[in-house]
Amino acid sequence: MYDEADDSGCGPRPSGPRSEAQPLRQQVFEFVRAAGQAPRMDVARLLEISPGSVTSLTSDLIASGFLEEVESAPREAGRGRPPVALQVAGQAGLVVGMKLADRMHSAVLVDMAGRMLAEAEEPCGGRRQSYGVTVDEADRLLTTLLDRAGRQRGDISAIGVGLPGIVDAATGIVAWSPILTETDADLGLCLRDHLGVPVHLDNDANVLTLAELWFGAGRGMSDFAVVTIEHGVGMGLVLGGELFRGAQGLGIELGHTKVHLDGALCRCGRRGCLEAYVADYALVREAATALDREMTEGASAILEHLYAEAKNGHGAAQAIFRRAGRYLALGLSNVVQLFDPTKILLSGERLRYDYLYAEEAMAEMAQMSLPLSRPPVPVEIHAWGDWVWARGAAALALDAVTADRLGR
Amino acid sequence: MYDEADDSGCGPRPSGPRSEAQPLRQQVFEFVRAAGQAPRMDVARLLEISPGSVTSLTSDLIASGFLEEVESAPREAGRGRPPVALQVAGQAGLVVGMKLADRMHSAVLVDMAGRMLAEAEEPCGGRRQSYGVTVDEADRLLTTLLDRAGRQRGDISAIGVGLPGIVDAATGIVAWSPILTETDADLGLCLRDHLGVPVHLDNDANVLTLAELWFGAGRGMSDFAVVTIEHGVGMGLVLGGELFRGAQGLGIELGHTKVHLDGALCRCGRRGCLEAYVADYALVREAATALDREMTEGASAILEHLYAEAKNGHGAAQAIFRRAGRYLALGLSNVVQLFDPTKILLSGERLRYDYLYAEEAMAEMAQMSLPLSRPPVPVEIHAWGDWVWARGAAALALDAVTADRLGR
DNA sequence: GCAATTTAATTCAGGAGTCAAAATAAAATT
DNA sequence: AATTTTATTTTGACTCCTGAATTAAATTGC
Repeated sequence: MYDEADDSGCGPRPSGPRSEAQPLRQQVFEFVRAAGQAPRMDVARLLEISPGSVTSLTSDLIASGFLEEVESAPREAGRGRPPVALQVAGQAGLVVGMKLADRMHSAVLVDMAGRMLAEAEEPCGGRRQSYGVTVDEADRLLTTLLDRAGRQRGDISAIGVGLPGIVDAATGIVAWSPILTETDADLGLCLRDHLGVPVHLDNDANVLTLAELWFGAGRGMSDFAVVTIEHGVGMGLVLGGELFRGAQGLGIELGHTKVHLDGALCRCGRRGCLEAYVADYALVREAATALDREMTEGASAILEHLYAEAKNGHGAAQAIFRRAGRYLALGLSNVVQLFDPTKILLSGERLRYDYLYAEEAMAEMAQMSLPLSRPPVPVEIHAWGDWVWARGAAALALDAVTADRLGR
Repeated sequence: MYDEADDSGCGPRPSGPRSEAQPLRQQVFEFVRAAGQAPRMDVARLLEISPGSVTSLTSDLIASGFLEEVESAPREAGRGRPPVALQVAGQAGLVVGMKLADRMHSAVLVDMAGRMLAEAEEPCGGRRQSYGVTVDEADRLLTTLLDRAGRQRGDISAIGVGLPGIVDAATGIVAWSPILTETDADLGLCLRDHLGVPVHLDNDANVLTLAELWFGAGRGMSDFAVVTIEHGVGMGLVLGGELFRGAQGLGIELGHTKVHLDGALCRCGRRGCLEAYVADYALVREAATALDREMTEGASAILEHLYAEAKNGHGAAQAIFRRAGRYLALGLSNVVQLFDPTKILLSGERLRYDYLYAEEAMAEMAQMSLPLSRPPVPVEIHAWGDWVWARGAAALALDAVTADRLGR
């Protein structure tokens, strides 16, 4: 039985009835994938199409190997002919999701049903490097991953890749990235040529947003924003169940919206960016003053220190976090004023420094937004496990593969 | 002949081929309306549908009175059977567009082809008032308008209304408006009951944006932002040829995005809103200091003074405008970072104070945005005639009427 | 144990919408 | 007048989907 509360399956879960003009074939497939398992009658009911259509579409999908009937359905109760559930046939294809970052690349192998089959990591320089080097690292990573799962490159239908920077998902061109020395690198083409598999690139925040939409707290929601605080401040937005990539395809750079005229210096070289008040390096910058000593350690060690001191009641350390939290609140309230999402997810792998989203900061955010008759936009903190980003990248690839095979 | 450069017709002009899943009937109608006049073959070519379909669809549309063939086609040159152009049959219906504001309401009468048939104005209090009063004023305005055109209320298919404030276009509820004393007023329902005609409400910035999309500089563009500086700072956004109203339907409040933590006081009661640095009242507030004298005149007179002084080289007056311009640049750069539009239109009825969008301010805007390989987003200044807002409201009504009569 | 009931799934005869290609129409050229 | 060119209409077919009737497989009641 299809169950709203159930969290099996993956992919965006349709909230209303049938949406738009996609072939019904694809809609049925995506519905079943989203549900995890669903009998034909549920498909018909919730997609608001006739049972007859479902029969013909599913038999087609079963014949071409995309769906399969679930064997054991030891039914609990109820009269009538028992429904036989359908599910995505995992063996219909495999995709890889990859996250490229500054210290560690990671990747997951995923089947068509969204199940993770293997993971792998590959450490890297920690410094900007030429994209040729990055491509080689991605190549090694893929080899490790496939070896672990006992698969060949030929088994892979597509690879989704997420990386920080300004990425044009449509063309695969990386206009700028903090991990690459080049600008306007055609990383998509280069990866495809090197790996011998179709590659889909996107900004890491978008990939994280897809992870929320497909596997996380965003399932079943059609309009929400995802904000992530790691090295920088990233943002992704889902509108009408789909990732919004900006009118021209270059992402939503919340981190570089200005929150202060002639403000603090950002690593992008401009002044007053939100990032320059909220990101880790902004905190580290002030830590030297607050802790009143030489800073010889690495950035993350300094932050740990600062955080511990703040917890201990160190006034200056607390002040640093508190101001950052207020600026985060300001940034989030701007998101609310402009996009009016139903929810904001603060998401990421290691959202620690909870000073940033302390009660008071969130209250301030609500206070900064225009009052409406409805309750203020809920902000939810969602810290994930290790493989989020890579899984989101896999979702990117899954989406492309199903659209390619089932789409118009 | 259909001609891209021609600016007859109205309505969004499709840029690419056929877009989505709207009935072709409606698409053909909207194409012809957008083109002003177009022969069947052009419809087929540009919508990428078969000539046969165009014949059957247009004959249907002609039979039901939506389209008509153009009589005189004194052709220039060319062989073959001469094309016979189609156009929207103006008499297929009438709509009214209405702008409600604080000093003066205005309205236009428009036929289905988008041609203006009459205008009317109605002065009003200049102060916040109960929505019952506003409804009465709208009623008088409608009467005047119809009298002038010699029409009955029954001739009107729909009324589009634009007003400042936070308006839910889907429900017609006005959450808050600077011209109303009430909050959460169901103005849509009330107007409909009073006027006896279907009413479609929207925020005034959205209505202006529709005016640009249907009749102005936005025709043929599918992704652009409109920013308007009047009493406050408003914004509208077109994505994929359609007005974007925010995920939950409550507009894009650029004027109340925060550009300074604990900044200047805004009329909304919060601090640091963009409006509090750029809108007229923000300038008036500083004028007293700059001009060094008692301010007993009205706001617009003060501004005139200030502007004249600035033009004369008065340092403090110039400084006021210059700072406002820089904040405007900041706000626009945030719009670019978040939405990545192809163009920004600075639009409105009386965009004077050109200090605000001086060369240097626009250069600063470009400089504040992340550098991309493509040229910076162009900003275009577009000051309109008197009836813009009302025409935009008429477009809102036209859209609703055609969707209702031709849609699924 | 056997009908009656209930729910699931399939079959099949259309219907709406669209297209491709052939036919027709109306002009300019030869 | 025949030919060419371009615009429009006609026609038959095809795709996708629906809705009603039918078949399938279980439970319930007697």
